Amino acid sequence: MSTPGSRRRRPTIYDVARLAGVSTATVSRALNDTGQVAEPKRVAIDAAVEQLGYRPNTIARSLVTRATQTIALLLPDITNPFYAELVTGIQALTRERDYTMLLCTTGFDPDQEERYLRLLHAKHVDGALVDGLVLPPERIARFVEDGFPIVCLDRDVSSPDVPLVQVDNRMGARLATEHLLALGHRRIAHITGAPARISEERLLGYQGALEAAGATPDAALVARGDFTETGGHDAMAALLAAAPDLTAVFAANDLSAIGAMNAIVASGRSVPDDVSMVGFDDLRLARYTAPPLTTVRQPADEIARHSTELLLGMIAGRKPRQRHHLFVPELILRSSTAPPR
Amino acid sequence: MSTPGSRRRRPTIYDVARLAGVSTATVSRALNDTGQVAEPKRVAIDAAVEQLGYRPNTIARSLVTRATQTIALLLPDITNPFYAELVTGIQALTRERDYTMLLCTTGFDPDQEERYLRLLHAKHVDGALVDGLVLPPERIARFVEDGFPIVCLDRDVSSPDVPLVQVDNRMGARLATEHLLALGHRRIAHITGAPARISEERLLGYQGALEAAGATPDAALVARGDFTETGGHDAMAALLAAAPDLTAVFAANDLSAIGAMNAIVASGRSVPDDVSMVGFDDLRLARYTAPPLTTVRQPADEIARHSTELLLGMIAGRKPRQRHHLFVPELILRSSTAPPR
DNA sequence: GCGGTTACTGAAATCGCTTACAGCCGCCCC
DNA sequence: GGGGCGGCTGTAAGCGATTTCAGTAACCGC
Repeated sequence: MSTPGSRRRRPTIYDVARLAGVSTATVSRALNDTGQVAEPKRVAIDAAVEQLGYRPNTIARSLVTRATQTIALLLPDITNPFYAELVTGIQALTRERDYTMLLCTTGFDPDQEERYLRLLHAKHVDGALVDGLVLPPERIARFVEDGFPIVCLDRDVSSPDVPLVQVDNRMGARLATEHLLALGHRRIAHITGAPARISEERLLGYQGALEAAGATPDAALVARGDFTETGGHDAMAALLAAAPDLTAVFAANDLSAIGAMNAIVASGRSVPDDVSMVGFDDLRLARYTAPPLTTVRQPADEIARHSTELLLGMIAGRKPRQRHHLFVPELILRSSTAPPR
Repeated sequence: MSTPGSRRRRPTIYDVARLAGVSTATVSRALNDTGQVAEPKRVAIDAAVEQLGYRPNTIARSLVTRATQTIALLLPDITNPFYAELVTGIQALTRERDYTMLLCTTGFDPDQEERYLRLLHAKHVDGALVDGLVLPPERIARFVEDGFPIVCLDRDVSSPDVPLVQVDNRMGARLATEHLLALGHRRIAHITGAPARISEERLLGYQGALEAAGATPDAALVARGDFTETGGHDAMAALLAAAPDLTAVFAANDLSAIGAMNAIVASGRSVPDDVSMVGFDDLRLARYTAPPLTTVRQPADEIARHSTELLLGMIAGRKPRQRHHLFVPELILRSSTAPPR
């Protein structure tokens, strides 16, 4: 059926039409199940398709339908397993719905973000799911006004046409901090994430919990991380130098927590005997660290499905009925936290 | 410039041509820098583009050029940070070259693989990078014969037109096992990966090293994993039950090693005092586990760049000069290995 | 002044589909 | 017998770019 080497012209809908003895319009109708076509012709068409090995050229189709059956996903860093889990969920749903997913990693860089958005628009991608954007809202609005559906994760752009879905980051941070407080800790440090809205929210949650408990905030107890193991490690080393009396730390995500635990052990201390650690995300990995990590769970799968569903709905022309979709975080207790000595 | 709310028709090249007072041919030539166009017209065209906010429709362009400036990446599981690092490298290069990347995760499922390949072909993606394929070679050959460039990672399809790039998996496994042997271990277990060529290679390297050292192979010392922490954990638990006298284990990848270490600790043993562990991949994470993981490094970034470069070359019509591209693995010593007690 | 380049331009065909529109046929119902 | 309708079909006009081809004007060397 295929002639190796000789790169034949791919069969087009005209070839199918000719072979089946009908017009291209009929072939198109038969293949897409739009409009009626008599049974015998349908059979002839199927046979012709089979014989020629015909596959519709989706490019040509997209040119006329103005839809590409493709959505894009913009996220900061695929190397972070949390995002990878998100991708897995999104991909599962897009696959079900016969959509394809374009992945773009932006590294918290607004220029990258804008470049990609522009590109996606030019490529006529049907819509985008964007996570942790740092681009100013007004620059995003431009795309939305042009009729490009966007749903945001982890960052509100406060445009009525851009839904936001995320966990309640502030509540999650509060949960984590309150847990440490309840264990009796008073000198609780925080390792932040990369500069982005999500990091601010978690910092705010941490500070809120401390204030509510009447603990005195101490600038020496918060260090800048960047959501990676290395960032967490370095931040922890700095913290240990600046505030050696700390007894617990809440890291902005699990990866940072892992890096931080490594720094703690390297300093001769132990987790949780000398210092307790709580992370954020509940990566699959968190179960297997030594010690297993107490953390705040985000329902990655639900977030993925919900946001994708929302986007596909918008593409289909449905208006989302609410703009904010907040998932509730859950504290997962494992062995990296204990009362202070 | 933009009229919020009113979803205007997007300007086309005709609008630009009219506004600039030239033909569409000239606009096209000016924009793509193909053919000469007089300076004043060029200026007028640029002005018109600016004024209208014109962006070429890449779909229409692709229809005539038969190129989409898009490549696809098929891989088993994005949740594995090794693949994520690969993606990062590939994305960096494709971005430089003005290509976009479509991500497809296949979960070692041949049906998924074929479905995706078919889809990509229909979408006229320019080529694909496929990692760890399990689909039989002859089914892949069909796509290649149709003129669809493919480069394989971690799995040889032994077609003259499909280059293979990977680390020398067998050598890596040998390195790991020899290291344990050299430390004095004799009861060395192995946790395999998911059923795929790459797992076989690593198993073969492990067995080869044992044989060369005159150690007697023992079926009770190898357990099936699946490249995940959970798989590694479960395999280790089985191993500990079946062969409690083992003193070292070589896991097929870092994630399995992490899961396995967790199981070891859970059984009341310690790493590396009671059992030594070596992984494979050298994830960024491996530096931060407790204890830091001795592992075999694969140069993800080089593999990513090289394979992408190769694919883009093939798309541009260049024949790769060699079919096999083997990278050499490197043993990275950290603290998860020690002589047996 | 003339032939031959060279620089530049536009009309129109084309890529491979979808779809509006019009037409045809057969049937049913008055 | 005629009007109306529903089922099915084909013709042809797009979709928005690129590219071939033919042609004009300016310029150069002799």
